[in-house]
Amino acid sequence: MNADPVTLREVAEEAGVSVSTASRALTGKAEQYRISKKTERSIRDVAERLGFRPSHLARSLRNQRTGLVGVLVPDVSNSFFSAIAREVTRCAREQGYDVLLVDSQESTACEEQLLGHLQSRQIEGLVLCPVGESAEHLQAFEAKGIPVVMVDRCFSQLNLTTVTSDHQSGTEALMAELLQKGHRVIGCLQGRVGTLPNNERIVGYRQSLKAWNIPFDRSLIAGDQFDELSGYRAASHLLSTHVGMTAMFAFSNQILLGALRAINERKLSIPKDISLVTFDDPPFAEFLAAPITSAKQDVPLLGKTAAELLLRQLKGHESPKNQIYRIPVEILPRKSIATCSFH
Amino acid sequence: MNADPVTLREVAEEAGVSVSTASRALTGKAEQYRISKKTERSIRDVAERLGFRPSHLARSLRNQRTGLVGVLVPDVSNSFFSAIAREVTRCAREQGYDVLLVDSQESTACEEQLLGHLQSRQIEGLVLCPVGESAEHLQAFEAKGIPVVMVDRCFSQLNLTTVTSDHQSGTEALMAELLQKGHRVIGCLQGRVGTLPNNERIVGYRQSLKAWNIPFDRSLIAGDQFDELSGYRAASHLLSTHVGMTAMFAFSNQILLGALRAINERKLSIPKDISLVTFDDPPFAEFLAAPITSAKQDVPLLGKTAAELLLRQLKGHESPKNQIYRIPVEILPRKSIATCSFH
DNA sequence: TAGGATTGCACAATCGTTTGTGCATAAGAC
DNA sequence: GTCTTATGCACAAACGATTGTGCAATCCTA
Repeated sequence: MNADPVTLREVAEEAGVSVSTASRALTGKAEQYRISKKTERSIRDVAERLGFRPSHLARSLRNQRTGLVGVLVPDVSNSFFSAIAREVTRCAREQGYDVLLVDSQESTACEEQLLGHLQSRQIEGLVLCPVGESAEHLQAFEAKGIPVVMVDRCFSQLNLTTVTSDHQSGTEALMAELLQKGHRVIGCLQGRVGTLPNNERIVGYRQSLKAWNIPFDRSLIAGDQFDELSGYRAASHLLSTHVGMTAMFAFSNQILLGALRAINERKLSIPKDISLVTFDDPPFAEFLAAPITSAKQDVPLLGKTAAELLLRQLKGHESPKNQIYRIPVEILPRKSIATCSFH
Repeated sequence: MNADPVTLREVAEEAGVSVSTASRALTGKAEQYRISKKTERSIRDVAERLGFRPSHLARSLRNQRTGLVGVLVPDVSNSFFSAIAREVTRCAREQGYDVLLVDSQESTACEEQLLGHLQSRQIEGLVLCPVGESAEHLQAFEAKGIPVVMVDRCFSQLNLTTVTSDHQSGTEALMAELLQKGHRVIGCLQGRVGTLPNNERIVGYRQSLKAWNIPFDRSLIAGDQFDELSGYRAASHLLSTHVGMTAMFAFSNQILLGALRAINERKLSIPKDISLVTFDDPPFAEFLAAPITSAKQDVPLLGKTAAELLLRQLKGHESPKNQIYRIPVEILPRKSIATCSFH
């Protein structure tokens, strides 16, 4: 029943050889150390028969290689991050790495603590989706010399490889859809303030307005988190304070849900009463009462790119630091934008 | 830059004591081993100053306790499983465990391989959402004496603690909604055949029909996976072959998406042309063109229960084996069922 | 058949911790 | 002042693997 794991020593004893010989036979170093074919065979047989599984622990300790990479995200249950985690996990496994997945629960304090944990588990590399508030603890982590690739909410001032979507042009393209249909008063349901994606989207928003000679109205921006509650509050707020507003722009799929809730509550209809577009393309977007026009991030590609960059670094390829990889965003026009005739 | 991690020995040397003393001072065993307050203080100070982090590896090797639990799911990017993973991770961390999350990609072969991996990483316990096809490899794993809690697609024949929703009564309750509104020809978009949730839902489906004296028509059941593609195909198939069908029952949120796609393609409207209900309550359910009546599984509770059961076993509380915990399902009536007057 | 090269393996150190035990020195008892 | 007890710490053996080196036995060569 509670069979203690078989150790190399037991295999060696059973095969009548020393531990070192057994080790070399089983790790494919028979040739190099001139273990006879016969001995090797016999050792392999015994190992098989006893169900020997080398202890990753001992091996890691000795080799100073854990074969672990960390993936740290603000919320695993958010499909955006879980999709990233999935891709990274897949790529990492292909190269023989296992993944330690942790969740900072959108808390910088928690993030900091977890970084410590990952470090003491001796992860060899990290794919990090930071909470995005502050970067000092990341700076410290980076200094340890563990390869890190940041995804999504990155910090340009950090000397790290980062992968993120092309937020600004995505936003501008989406804004163009609205502006071309005559919308002039567009509410912005933003996410966590100060994060790079949010910053760049705000820049895109303002640029778009500028290009159309529309004055920027700061009070049209609301919200402070990428989650549903923030979206709900922001949308509710804008809907009550800005009667002239004809469209809203949600900065994430969670925010979108909140906005939908707020709109629903007021018995407004999309796009007749209010137009709505969103960054992130949720799988249900096209089945909504009004299929939502959206800017789709290529999330799997974000994950895959990050994983590949990390794995290259792990293989020793000195990848250029401080480089930021931009993944293009695709606009999916649907039916959530009304043609707006005033002005 | 590439600062090698500080070891206990360096701390000890710097503090002018032996490694053993340093170890005891830092692990709170000063009292027990009569280390003077002064020495302890000084060791702690040095450790702090050097930024000492004990190697989890070495510690695990020595203590035969890795502090790792595994979480194995068929697809992390599916919100159902990621929500479970999140809960388990949260609970585990609270008790000082880290989580190794792996994804079997809905493949039994992959699942088997991963179980081996987890084992060689010496996980202390496992929350397992099996693919659900076969159980032999799980049997073997169980025999190692590592506590395992199964979630969702469990096997009743295994001698393991398991947690799953109350599929049958959930189904019956949802069927009642349809039957009461006069539906008699109800298509069933099932998931992976042979899995416990699928089996039990089919049983619920048949029981409901029986209770209303409606003959069971096997050809009204279609589909073979819990994913969107299967849902799409199944729905398309049923819609073309059963013109008299007035309602469909999707067995998962992914299947629902597929069904919606099929219905959309045919320009049918819900519930006028076809009624639709679903197991699992996706967050967008109420914002769909026709808000979907659904049976909501309490996914966080599934995860939490599993985690707690596992953690109890890890603490040595002999929890009753072969016990199955049922989490009740909540019916959320919305607007996707038409009142059906024929028959 | 002696000498050197080659073959085939064992010994022992090592990775960074934890922990049982032993050995000084200091303190207390008489 | 001796004997005992308590105090404060160091030594060394684990945990389970990997790997540099050493040492027999066999082989080849002349």
